[in-house]
Amino acid sequence: MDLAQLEVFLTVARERSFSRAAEKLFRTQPAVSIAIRKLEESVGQPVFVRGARQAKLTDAGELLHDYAERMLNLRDEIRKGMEDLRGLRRGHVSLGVNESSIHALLPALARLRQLHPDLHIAVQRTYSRDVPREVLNYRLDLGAVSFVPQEEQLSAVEILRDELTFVVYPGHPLAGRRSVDISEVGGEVFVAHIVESPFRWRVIQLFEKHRVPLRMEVELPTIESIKRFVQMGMGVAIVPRMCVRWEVERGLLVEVKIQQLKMPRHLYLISRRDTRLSHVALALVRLLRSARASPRETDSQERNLGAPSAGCTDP
Amino acid sequence: MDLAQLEVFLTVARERSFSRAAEKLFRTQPAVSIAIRKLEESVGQPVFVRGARQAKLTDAGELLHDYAERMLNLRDEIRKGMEDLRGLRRGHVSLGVNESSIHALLPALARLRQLHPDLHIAVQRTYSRDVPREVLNYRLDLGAVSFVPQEEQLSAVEILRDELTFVVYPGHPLAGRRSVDISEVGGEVFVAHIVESPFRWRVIQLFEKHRVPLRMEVELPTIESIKRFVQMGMGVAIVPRMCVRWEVERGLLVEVKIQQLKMPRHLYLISRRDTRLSHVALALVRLLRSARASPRETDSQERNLGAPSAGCTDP
DNA sequence: TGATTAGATAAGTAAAACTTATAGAATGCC
DNA sequence: GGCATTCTATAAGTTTTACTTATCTAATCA
Repeated sequence: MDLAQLEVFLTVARERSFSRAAEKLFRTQPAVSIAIRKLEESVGQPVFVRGARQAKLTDAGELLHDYAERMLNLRDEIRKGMEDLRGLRRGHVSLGVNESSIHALLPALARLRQLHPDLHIAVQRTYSRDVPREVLNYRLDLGAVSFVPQEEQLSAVEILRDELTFVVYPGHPLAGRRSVDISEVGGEVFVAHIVESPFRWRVIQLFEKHRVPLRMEVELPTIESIKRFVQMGMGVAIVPRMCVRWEVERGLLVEVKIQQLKMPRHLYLISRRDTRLSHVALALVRLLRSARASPRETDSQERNLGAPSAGCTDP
Repeated sequence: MDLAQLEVFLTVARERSFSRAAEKLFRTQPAVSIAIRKLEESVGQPVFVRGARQAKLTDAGELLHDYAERMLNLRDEIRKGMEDLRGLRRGHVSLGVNESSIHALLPALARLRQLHPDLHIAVQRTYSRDVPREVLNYRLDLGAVSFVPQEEQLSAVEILRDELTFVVYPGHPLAGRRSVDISEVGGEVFVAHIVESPFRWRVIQLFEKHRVPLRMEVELPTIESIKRFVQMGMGVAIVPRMCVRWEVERGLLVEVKIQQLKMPRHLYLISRRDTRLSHVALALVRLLRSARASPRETDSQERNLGAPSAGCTDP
């Protein structure tokens, strides 16, 4: 039994004639006769009564008819489903990000949903260090992290250029300055992230290199709480710029350039090399990379998404 | 896309390897590779990611996987269904009979259900003259009538030998006699069936031939009512024997032989010549014909079925 | 009865599916 | 790091299958 035979079968059943079915199928009549004979051999009994005037279904034929229609409908559904996948009208992508990066990805995610409302997008909050493992384990299609993972089964593409920046509260003595020397912040109380991270380490090294004291007297668990603490005038902080952009634009925090602080902290999108990305994942990658190319648009959309303090919690 | 390809596809998906799938399928590895390639061509996109260690489904592959399983399940259901048809565990038959014949068929119908409880049996009460048309119109698979229809597209086989018989009420003067001459019933009031039928006509001719008056002063619409009227002592009647057997056995009516009355009224099973009978119909025909061969068994079963007066209403 | 129509059968051809043999890429082992 | 191993792809040849044309048989219809 195969689908071609079933198609011939249904045509004969509809036309009630082998010859007419042959015409409809653009075949010759013997081709139809043989196809039906094979089908009958495979089901073990005749499916048509070859009458002189017309062919009629036997009871086995009636049974087969129902099933044949269902099977061919399934085939059509497959075709439709594949079309949907290609046309991004169906599909799924899972993305792991840490909280400080969610914010930066929201515009692209929103755009993806705008363009293709039927897609299923699952964004999962994951600690940065766990993202590569989750992607390798096939639990995530994609991951966004601020480092290039060592695992060589993973590929990484840069999707966002960011850097660490120095922020103070609006009433701070340095708030009016556009740029300061690193030595000028030696007396400040730094509100730091309690989580171990390469960036924290590099900041410490930078201050040591310039022999400037770094008073990390407050350590908080989320970037959100660090920002609040700084806003309350309890200290200053060095944080990813994308995490404070909203506050800076509204004057809730003031960004001051430290001349010696040049610490890029880019965002990379990682995925398995061995697994072809799904259509949806590919579309998301394209959007993220194009968003990187046009940061202005990203900004404007980002503002439209409300809740500016979402994310920015852990590295 | 065809079912063989889907089978290969599912095996590869299960084994996560082309080579292992080839083993399971008793094919060579290139055969599997090519089958999958054809399948991918037909769905328009890859269904597997050929990893170095194992093959994994793409998103299109995941979609296809669901459908492939459903399609192959349908194929298995077809096979099962065909087996059921052959084994009479599934099927349907429709049978048209007039009310006076239902009774005679009940034993065979009961036996069919005993042997094959899953079959669907639809017995339809139909006027005798309409039965051939209904069978020709494919509204009935089989019909039971007391004549051989003229339509040459119909075939008829005898399933029951019966004859007309003369009955009186127990207190009737002739009730004690086993056999009488036709001239002796000339004075009786006959309760007749009001429906025109060949048998009624032949009875009238019989009496005319022997120059015996036939006083048909009461005409009733059903054999059931005729029997009651005779029981009430309001007259005598000539009816099919099978319609009064139950009453005669219990002494509610008395059968008296009229020496000149030899009027066989057999029951025939009719069906279309051009349509192969379904498995169920064939089984029923076999049962009915074998019941005819062993009337004793038919009798005993018939008694077990209760409701003796069911049927026996119109010719 | 002859013409017509429907399906089966036979023979030949084109296409497909499968085989063996071989090549190329990636992994794992020493 | 190189070599053996494993996995899939490709090529070439063979068998099998499906289709075509041509012919035959049975049944209907005028």
